[in-house]
Amino acid sequence: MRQKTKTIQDIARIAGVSTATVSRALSAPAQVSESTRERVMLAVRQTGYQVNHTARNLRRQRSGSILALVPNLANPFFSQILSGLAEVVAAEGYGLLIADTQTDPDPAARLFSYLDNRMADGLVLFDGRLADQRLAARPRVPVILACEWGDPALPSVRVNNAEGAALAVRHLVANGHRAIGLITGPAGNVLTESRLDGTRKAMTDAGLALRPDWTFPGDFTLAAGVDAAQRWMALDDRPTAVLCASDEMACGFIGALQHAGHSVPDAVSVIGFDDIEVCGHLTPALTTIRQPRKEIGERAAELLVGMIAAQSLACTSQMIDVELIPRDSVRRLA
Amino acid sequence: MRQKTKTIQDIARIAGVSTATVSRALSAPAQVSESTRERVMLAVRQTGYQVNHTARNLRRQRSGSILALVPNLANPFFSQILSGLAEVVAAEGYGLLIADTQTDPDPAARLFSYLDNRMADGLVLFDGRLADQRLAARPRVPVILACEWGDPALPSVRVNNAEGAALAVRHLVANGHRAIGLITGPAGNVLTESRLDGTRKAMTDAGLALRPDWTFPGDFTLAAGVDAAQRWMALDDRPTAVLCASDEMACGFIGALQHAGHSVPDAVSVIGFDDIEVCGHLTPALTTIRQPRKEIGERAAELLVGMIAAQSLACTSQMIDVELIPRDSVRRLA
DNA sequence: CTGTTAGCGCGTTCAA
DNA sequence: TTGAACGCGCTAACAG
Repeated sequence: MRQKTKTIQDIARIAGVSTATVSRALSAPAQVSESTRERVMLAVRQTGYQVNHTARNLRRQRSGSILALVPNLANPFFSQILSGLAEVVAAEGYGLLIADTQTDPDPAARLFSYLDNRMADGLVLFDGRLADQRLAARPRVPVILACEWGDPALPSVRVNNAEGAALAVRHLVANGHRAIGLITGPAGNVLTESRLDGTRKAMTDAGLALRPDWTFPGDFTLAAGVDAAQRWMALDDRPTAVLCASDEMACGFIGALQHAGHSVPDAVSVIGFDDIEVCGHLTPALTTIRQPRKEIGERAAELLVGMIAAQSLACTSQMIDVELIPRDSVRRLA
Repeated sequence: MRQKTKTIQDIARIAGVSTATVSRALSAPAQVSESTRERVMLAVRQTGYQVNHTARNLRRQRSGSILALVPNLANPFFSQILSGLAEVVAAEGYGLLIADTQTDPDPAARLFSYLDNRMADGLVLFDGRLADQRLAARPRVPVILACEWGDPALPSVRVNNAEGAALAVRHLVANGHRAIGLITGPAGNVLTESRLDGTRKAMTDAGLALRPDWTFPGDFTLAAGVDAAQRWMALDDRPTAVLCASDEMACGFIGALQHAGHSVPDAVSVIGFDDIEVCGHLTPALTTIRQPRKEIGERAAELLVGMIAAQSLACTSQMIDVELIPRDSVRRLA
């Protein structure tokens, strides 16, 4: 199976130069004269030589790859983020290692083992649970936190959730809605909190208040939306619009209402959050707040490679703006 | 930033043994006496020593990671597959490297560079375009092909698409449908072909034939489903059921019909393919053919680590069975 | 501009 | 059972 691969020494011999020169011709061409560089390159082409990254990395005391720790790889929410990450990381010459912190029996131990092993030159952390003081305290490689919770001292890429919720509220108000309900995320979740904050603030600005009986507890899942629909239908006095803290909940909410014979947006207007792919193809197409997921990955990658290049553990965090995508699930009230 | 990490020599000194003994204590404990092993382990614990994988891999002539080449990481279809892959691969002690062959300017070159560099001990290839004779001809690490096309000589994990399509047809027939239409995948695509084959065979078995005017060309996208809906509505003589070669197309198809005032499944029954996550939460919930995506990843990983362990480039290919998930988008005809 | 030399940290002979 | 010594393939320092 194994076929002996060419080494830098083979090239040196063929080109009639020293290994150091071959090395330089490949990694610092400017330091080598035109003619010898030609000879080296010729030998490289003839033999199909490729540098051995393991050896190079050992010598350079680096690993050549970046590690992304994802809480649940099966969640399609991450696919675009990882796509953005992969693109930038590859362009910068790094490999992208991915590990799932959820299927791992002891993710923290694994994380530290990765770091202590120097198996990665940098880390993108999508799981805030791991971003605690132990991580901050540990001598380590650059880390960028790409989620909404976790140690605020760590450099991070975050999405402006509060502003997103506020955008949604203002959109509803602009369409004549004043009776606005809410399906929240799970209690204690940072996303839930910031989206709730934004909602509250924007409603106050519009002279409105969140009514407890119009605030339906959720957990971002489709089932929670179905649940909220039951509660909505049980109300005597119903809100004319419901703001959902995730598109999944909006789907579940709308689906359950439709099954029960209520029309959206005639009976109630709905806004989601995230802009997952199907939004535009539901009936009605779902008005929502888009999180630029690919951009999250790109930014995280850019910041991280910047930190690695600068040999710094710090960089300024970035806030990524969201956007309202108006579709058909919000009705203009007379 | 960098803090000098402990090496095997530090441990050797602390434990009062040679580096060779430390090495053995860690990778072949049986070869070392109880008492010295204890001493070594104590030193390891005290210092928090972790082996340097780069050095180990250089010495062992391996990379310690497995590479997955995905045609489009942004496609959520892969998230569950990668999740299954990551889980198995991590459990076997490998790192998982992921690269996107679509955002790469020259994926084939990158692939070969990866292989020639021995940057991975094995390769899972989700992109059949790269699985041509050049790959087969090259001296290389074990490769497992996890898609429906590409060189059939390569070991592969494939999904029984033909059977899936046949299941769908038989389900429709069992529900009294005899006027069955089809939205196909892109021409020339292997998925398209095998699903078409399965459809044709099952229809023949039922004494039916595919009508050209009921065969709508598609490309797996939501837009193609919308398109097919226009064509369906333009027909005088319409099929009572339409089999879609992807769930996305089914979504687009149903959405467009609903927008135009047609009811599903009253006006037409619909079956999708893939069982993407939202299927169960659409209105109506979409009957579809499930591809066990997580299992695809797991199987591919298992076969690959088996090949690596056996130092073999070959293994028997596997076919993974699909399943019909009955929901509400198929109506029983009287 | 180029060659020589000395490791990076580890695993593995070969002896003892 | 243990240790000494070598080298995996490469790059960085230092001469020349």
